[in-house]
Amino acid sequence: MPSRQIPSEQEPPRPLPPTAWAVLGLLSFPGERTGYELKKWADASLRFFYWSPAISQIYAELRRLETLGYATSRRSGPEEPRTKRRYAITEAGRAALAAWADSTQDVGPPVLKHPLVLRIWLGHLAAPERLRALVEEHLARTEAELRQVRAALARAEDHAEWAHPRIALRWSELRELAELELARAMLADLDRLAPPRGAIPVSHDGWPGPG
Amino acid sequence: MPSRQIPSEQEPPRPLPPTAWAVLGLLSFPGERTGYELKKWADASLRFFYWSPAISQIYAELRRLETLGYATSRRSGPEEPRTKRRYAITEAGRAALAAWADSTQDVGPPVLKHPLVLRIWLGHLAAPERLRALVEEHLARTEAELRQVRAALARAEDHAEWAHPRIALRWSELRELAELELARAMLADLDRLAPPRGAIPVSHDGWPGPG
DNA sequence: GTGTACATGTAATCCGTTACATGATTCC
DNA sequence: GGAATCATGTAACGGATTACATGTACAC
Repeated sequence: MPSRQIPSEQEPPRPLPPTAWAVLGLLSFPGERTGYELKKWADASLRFFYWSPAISQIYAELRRLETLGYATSRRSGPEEPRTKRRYAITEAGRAALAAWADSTQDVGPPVLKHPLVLRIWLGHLAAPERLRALVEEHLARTEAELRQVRAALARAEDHAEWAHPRIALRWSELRELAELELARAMLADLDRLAPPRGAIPVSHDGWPGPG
Repeated sequence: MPSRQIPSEQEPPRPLPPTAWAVLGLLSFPGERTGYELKKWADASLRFFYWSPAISQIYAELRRLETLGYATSRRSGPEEPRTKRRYAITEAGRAALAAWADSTQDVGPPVLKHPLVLRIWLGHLAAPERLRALVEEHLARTEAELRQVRAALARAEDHAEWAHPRIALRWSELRELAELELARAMLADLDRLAPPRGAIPVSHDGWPGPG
């Protein structure tokens, strides 16, 4: 039976995964960068609203982008103490990225994988105190993330080129704040279900509503 | 050179991926279910705080869980119009799931992949009107999701066994509401950057703050 | 009788991670 | 001199998706 791979025919170019565009996006801002720098940058900002690829994948994407002609690289010579490979976006790359950015490709619903809520969802299998502790941990981690977002926001220069990244970071800041509120509301729900030791259960009218 | 796979030695059992636990979790609630039903249920509730695996993967996970002795299946016979395979959790499965639920395994930070914010982040490459339209679409989609969460919440019976799933859904409801607020705030930020046609730009003192 | 939902699977393939390997530079 | 960071990769592998295949039941 003929498989889907027909070697004699030209394969239509498969669309690039969002990760490739994200990496190319990192390159679209002023300056040349190494894969290593890109990873640090992704860790410090991209990950708050998208996600930070593994370093090995960043290198792989950079190689792919170069193969496609969307990026060029040059090995730094003796002018720098360390030999490294710096990448820059090409005109073709900028055009392709702009076309993607202006398309509706890959603009799906946000994907959320929230391990904590998964645990709560299975809360009937765990000790109430354990659940509470997990939420507390999550609160602490979220507060730490909020500080990191604010640090990134403080670093973001107040120039026109960085206006959109700042909006994304601003969104992330509000998102972390919302995450804190959500966790606190969940904690209250858990307390209502199984009041913590020493607490006096109060009467209530079902769910607490925002009114 | 010897690879990491040494056939002569017993491999320590690799830990199951979160997806396996999620599927086992679906089985941990009262009732026997088919893979098909599990998929529908995941689409209707799990996906709002975790994610809904592809149907083919659900079947694969069910087979794995059965291999591990965490689930049993039986083919329905002539008593049902359609032959299907119904799965149920075993005692071993319940014990393993409870151990996982009570552990701190896989309780990492929430993973968020927000394609819309990625687009905004690259907003310098797109037309302002396009960005606005994307946010509007997102608002509409989020409102639809909110309705779905509320429908799931309405379906969730008011019994003790379902208390924790209800908390997770309640969290999801608040999350969708927060998502709406976040999108509206982002829209305002975009307007400030490039006022829509016909709008009169007003003076402002930087970012709008929650106070 | 035709389309939709029900129901279960296989195959191919890619995405992405972790582990491993290697070496230079900088800081203490 | 030793640790941490900088810097770039390769290899193996699992996770997950999409496309494909197949057939039943039911509603209109």
